[in-house]
Amino acid sequence: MSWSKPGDRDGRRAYHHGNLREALIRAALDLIAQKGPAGFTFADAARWAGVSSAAPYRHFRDREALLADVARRGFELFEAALSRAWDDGRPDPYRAFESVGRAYLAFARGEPAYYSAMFEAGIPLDADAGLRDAAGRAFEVLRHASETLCTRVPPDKRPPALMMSLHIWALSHGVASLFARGDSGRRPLPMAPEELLEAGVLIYLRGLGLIAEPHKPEN
Amino acid sequence: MSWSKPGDRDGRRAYHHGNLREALIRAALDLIAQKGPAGFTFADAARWAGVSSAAPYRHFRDREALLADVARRGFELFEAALSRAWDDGRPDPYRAFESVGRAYLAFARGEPAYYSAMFEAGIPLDADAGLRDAAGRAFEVLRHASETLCTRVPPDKRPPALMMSLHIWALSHGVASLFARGDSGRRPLPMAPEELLEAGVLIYLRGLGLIAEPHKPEN
DNA sequence: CAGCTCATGTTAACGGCTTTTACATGAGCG
DNA sequence: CGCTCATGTAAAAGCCGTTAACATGAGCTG
Repeated sequence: MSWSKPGDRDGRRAYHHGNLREALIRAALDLIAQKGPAGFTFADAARWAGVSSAAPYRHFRDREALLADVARRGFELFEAALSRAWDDGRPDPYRAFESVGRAYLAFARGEPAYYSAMFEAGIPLDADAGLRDAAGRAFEVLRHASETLCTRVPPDKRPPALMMSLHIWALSHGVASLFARGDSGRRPLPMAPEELLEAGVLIYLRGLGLIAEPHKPEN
Repeated sequence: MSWSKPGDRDGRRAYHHGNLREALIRAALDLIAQKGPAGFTFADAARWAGVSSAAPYRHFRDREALLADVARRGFELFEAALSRAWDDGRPDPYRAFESVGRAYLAFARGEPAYYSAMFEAGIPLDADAGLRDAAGRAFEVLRHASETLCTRVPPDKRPPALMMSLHIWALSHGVASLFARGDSGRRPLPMAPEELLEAGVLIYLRGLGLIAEPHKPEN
């Protein structure tokens, strides 16, 4: 990593940090990962970056603006992860769709700080246009995948793709929020969250008529 | 309402409030409803109740303990609402099950303050035994309903009831969290959250083989 | 290079919140 | 009546967010 360059010259930090914006975001991620989005503190982030507690205001309107920026970046990474998992529907739309579901959970678990900022920090989506757009693009991946899957069904029995994507989103989000987050408060489960979600999606797709038999994508 | 009795005698509040614990919980509900669980303040609650900012500590260990108590009461009301909706499986298990789903959303919308304290305040469930138990009892309603529904299927094709209840819970929670909460940040939907959830549950049940035809519970 | 300008830091201060400590009140009881 | 203890108050320490006034120095312009 090379996201900071404070005083590389002679060991003494310069008066100007040089990369404070990035450093603050890194700090926010670390702190959110440790103590949750509510426990994150502007002053702490400043300390972590080695600047005074007023310095962050040169880069963010206020504490919430920093959180919103973290959330925006989170949605961008989220979209990338979902896109990678979908992989244009390869090897086949069913498997690719399952892969998207797993990517959703993997993100919630692998990037808890981003996930918290995105869904648990209470940032209103319309606080920032960039944030809303990023969130929209991430959802669009899910929607596109649903649409592709839907076209595999004769048009007269074809379910509405938007509704389908909302269902999958809600199920994924519910599983992630309830069962795949922080170690505290988690309920003992008969199966891993990934399996739970995968089974749920399979059952749902079967209910839509997209899959004929249990355990066998018909592709 | 008659949940407070401060200075009923001569109009001047007595030195001892007489009902501070309840008053603080009422205040918390009002404030959470207004500004979210993060915006809720111990000091505000004290002001609202007309006592000094240190008085609440005679009734709650700290701010989080008050939130936890609100959450516990929320889960108790939640359980009652779900039980009422289930109504012992009347008029038939399918309709009763749908009713439970609607009750889930109705609670999220009708009691946003409780719902926030329960699911969005970041209170660890194991912070309090009473809280964990109350949450468990609420979930038990869902689990029992699932079990009843499952027994309508021949044992050899019967799905695991626990898994089913977890799926329904996750779907309900996902829909509620993403689409049926505060006016800000809500995404434009092609249908009401209630319809979205009901459709999702129907599709899911059909996928399980619990419902034969679209739009017709076979009862 | 001299000097100006402006982005980016710092210090100091205000008000609010949480929590603790020492003290005050008065309700209930023998 | 007088004791005791639950329940209140006042005051203070420490933290946070935010703002205002001031300081620094990087980079352009002449």
